[in-house]
Amino acid sequence: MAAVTHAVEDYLKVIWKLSHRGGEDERVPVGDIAAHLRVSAPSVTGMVQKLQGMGLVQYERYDGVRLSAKGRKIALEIVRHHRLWELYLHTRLGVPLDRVDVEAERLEHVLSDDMEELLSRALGDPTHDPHGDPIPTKAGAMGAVRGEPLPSLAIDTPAVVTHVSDRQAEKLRYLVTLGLVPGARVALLERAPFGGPLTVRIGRKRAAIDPELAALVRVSEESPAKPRATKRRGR
Amino acid sequence: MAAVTHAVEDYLKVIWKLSHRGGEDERVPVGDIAAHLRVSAPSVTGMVQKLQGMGLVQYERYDGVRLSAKGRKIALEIVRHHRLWELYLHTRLGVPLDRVDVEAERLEHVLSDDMEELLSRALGDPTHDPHGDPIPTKAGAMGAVRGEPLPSLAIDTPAVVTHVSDRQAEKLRYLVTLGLVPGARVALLERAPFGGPLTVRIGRKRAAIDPELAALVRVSEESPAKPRATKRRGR
DNA sequence: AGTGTCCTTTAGGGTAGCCTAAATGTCAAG
DNA sequence: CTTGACATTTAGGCTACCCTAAAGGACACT
Repeated sequence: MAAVTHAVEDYLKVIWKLSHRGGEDERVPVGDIAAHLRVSAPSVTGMVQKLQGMGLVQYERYDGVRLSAKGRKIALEIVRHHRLWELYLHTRLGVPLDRVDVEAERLEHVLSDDMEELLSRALGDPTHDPHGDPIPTKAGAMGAVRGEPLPSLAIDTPAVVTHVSDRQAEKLRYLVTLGLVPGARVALLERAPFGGPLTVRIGRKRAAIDPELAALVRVSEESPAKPRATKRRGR
Repeated sequence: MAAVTHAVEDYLKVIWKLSHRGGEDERVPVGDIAAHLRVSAPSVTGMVQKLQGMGLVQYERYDGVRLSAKGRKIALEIVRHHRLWELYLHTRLGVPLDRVDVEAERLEHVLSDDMEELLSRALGDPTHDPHGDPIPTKAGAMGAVRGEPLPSLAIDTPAVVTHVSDRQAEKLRYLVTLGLVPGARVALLERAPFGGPLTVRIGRKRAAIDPELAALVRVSEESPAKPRATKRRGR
């Protein structure tokens, strides 16, 4: 049986991610995988056929890819590694929130089972990474993303940021400069009409934010989420 | 110009290590590299020719390999990465001394300059790894291994372990079970004649050790070395 | 049904790094 | 100075992944 190489891990992770967007379809087009891995479409076709042979995906020509149970298990392991590293880098080394992703991208492939155990324990067996994304358990169970989108928060209701999407590095970087990071205390002060900007209190400051951008931030009215997983440091 | 791949880094590191043994010769035979990397000799010949083309080594057919300045710089960077990770794993995650090496072996290739900086700072810009091996500076300078071999210590002189060789995992494992790790307080109580075993006090215990094995341990009579770099945790 | 557009796949190559088998160089001992 | 033991190199191949160019399928619109 062929080995699970770094490349295989990357493919499985991307397929997993892409099969979780919006709809419930689950079938991931070859072209999307290619775009996300910055690889040509033929390369993806080839690899996907190989993954099929390894029993990690189901694949039908011209009809996209779906993870098998075995494939999903590996994908979740990688996601777990990735998010554990992210949390570690952020809370223990002070790597800025908008840079943990690229660093973890390389570290995720290099974490033995023993080390994973120790890493997780050292972090207090956390449930969420520093962006607020849930960390799958060793068994493959995964919680949901917490909170509701910031734009749908009721006016003048104190809330805490629970999640900031890391999909677009540029936008994340900007949100970080605004202080919109998990754990931050916020309130929606005003909603301009016609989809205009939101006025938001962040800590003791105010800012005007485009609703589309604000939608990348999720908040919860509950009492402050355990700050353990989102504590900041250094700089 | 060809890229510095993981394989290239591994070759440079091994060549560096092998050019530092015993004598002052410096020229490393192809066969030794092959043995240490567990790779066939022809593979080494091929790679070494490639490294030559990249200006990282000097190489003459049938006459061994020597690092160029450029090659040495890269090798020392990898060694620095390796030893920083070792220290981190041991002191912060509680990875046992006899297992840090294999873990660091994979992590050393995955450390950006930014992260290296942060990692080093988080550790207090240490000068030695948990085995007592010196950590090269960013500029490529490297201190010496401290202390003298345990067997040559004067009888009944209190001393502190400064270094334990990690060359042979099996023996290291045994030394660790004896408590012979950097920072441990020891004294040589007795030297049996005809190269017989040494009787050594380690902390509050005693042990009889073959002199050959004891030679893997270095000690210093000075006041306890800064324990910072060798503190233990967990377990 | 025909046709154009937009995927996706097939065909054919390339590089990196490893291997085994066979050829060749080195060196010491006779 | 020949020969045998041993190290090293050359020759030829393999796998994993990637690429571009060209062929082929899907689908919507006429």
